[in-house]
Amino acid sequence: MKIAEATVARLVMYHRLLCRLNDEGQRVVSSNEIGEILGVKASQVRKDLSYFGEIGKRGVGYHVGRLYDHLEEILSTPGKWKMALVGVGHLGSALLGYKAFDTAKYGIEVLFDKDPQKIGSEMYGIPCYNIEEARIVTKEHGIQIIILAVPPGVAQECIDTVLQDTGVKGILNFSPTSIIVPDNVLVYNVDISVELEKLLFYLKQTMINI
Amino acid sequence: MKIAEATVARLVMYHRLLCRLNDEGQRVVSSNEIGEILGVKASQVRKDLSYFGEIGKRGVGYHVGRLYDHLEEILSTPGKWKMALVGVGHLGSALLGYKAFDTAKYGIEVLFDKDPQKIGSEMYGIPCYNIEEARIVTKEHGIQIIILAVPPGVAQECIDTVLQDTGVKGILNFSPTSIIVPDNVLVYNVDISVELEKLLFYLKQTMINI
DNA sequence: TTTTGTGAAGTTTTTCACAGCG
DNA sequence: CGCTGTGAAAAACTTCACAAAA
Repeated sequence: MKIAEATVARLVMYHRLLCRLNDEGQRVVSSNEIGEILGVKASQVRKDLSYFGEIGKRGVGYHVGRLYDHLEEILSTPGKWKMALVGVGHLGSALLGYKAFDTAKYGIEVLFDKDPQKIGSEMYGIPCYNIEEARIVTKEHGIQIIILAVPPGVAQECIDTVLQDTGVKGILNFSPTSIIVPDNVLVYNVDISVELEKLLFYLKQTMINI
Repeated sequence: MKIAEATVARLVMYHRLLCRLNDEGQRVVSSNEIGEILGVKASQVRKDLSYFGEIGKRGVGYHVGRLYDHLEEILSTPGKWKMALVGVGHLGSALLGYKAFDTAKYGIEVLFDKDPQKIGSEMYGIPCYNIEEARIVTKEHGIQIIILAVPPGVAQECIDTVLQDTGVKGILNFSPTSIIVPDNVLVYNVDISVELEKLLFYLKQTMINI
């Protein structure tokens, strides 16, 4: 069955919340409580969780540890994903220092940049290569996922080389531009200014309407 | 009329594309061409643009400069929004260096952190204050938007203080946690690990199905 | 002829409401 | 009795298909 993207996003948030509740020693939680904390309707929480079988107890709620394990399993991966960070500028460096990008499920194995100062060095113990060598290095390291954090003008060419006859399957694109890829490659965009513009658009609306 | 969030996101992308086409000297563009570049159906492009009146020419397409101005107007703001960046760590610093966060429409006016090294200093010419003083400084500067880039454990308390009797209307939340706010405050979340987890979830699915 | 603008149809996602079970 | 699980209804969003205009 196909699970909707919005559902997966919420599953990740449930997982994170359950981890916290577990640490806090809470044993049981209701769909209503989860919903209140995360700003989601209780019925939505139940529907999301129901796609993966009956896990709650009627009249009681969900056992925190058990639901956590269940979500952990749903979000588990077959082995550790190998990622490459392309572009170690402001944003790239921040992502590199971001603890959430180094877990048992995935990790950044190589860096690419065009700055001679960075090429050949290591950051956080991860080697940085010349972006010109991206295709060959990506292939040799068995990289499956690209984290793209380059200026918009060069995003497409970076992607074109790095997809050429390598095993890359997915891209997390932080460059403020859309990229065109073959349809066997999955792309998710994290576009900061789009999010800011959305916020401003609706803020303007509410200011006018009041 | 209410414009859907997904529509606003696409408008921002159209705006960006039109800017580029304009720079490249292209005079006319069709919904089909826009769609192909951005990975959106042509009918979707036309529907999105139609919410704001007839702007294209049948049989011809859209005049690039005119459509750009039209989008500029749709996405315009009443004056310049004043923003505060809360949390100048790895990610916060990257956001601060991000050119897209300083335009005629909005700019970061103050920084907050708890690091004594940073408090009292300036970064990119923007003063950094003690996060303890966030409420009063936010109020004095007339800050309307908060960019939140603090660790998840302190996100809620930061927001609670900064919303207390200040003029803050919107939050762009980069902290990997959900926050609870009064419903006259708009929140948009940019959650990097949620995006990565979504990518991994569907990658796993396609690997199993092939 | 080409390409827009748009009702209508189709699809997806969310919410409701209640049966079912502990 | 309380809370889950889930069909059915509602809402939201996308795509189709074609009339209308350049």
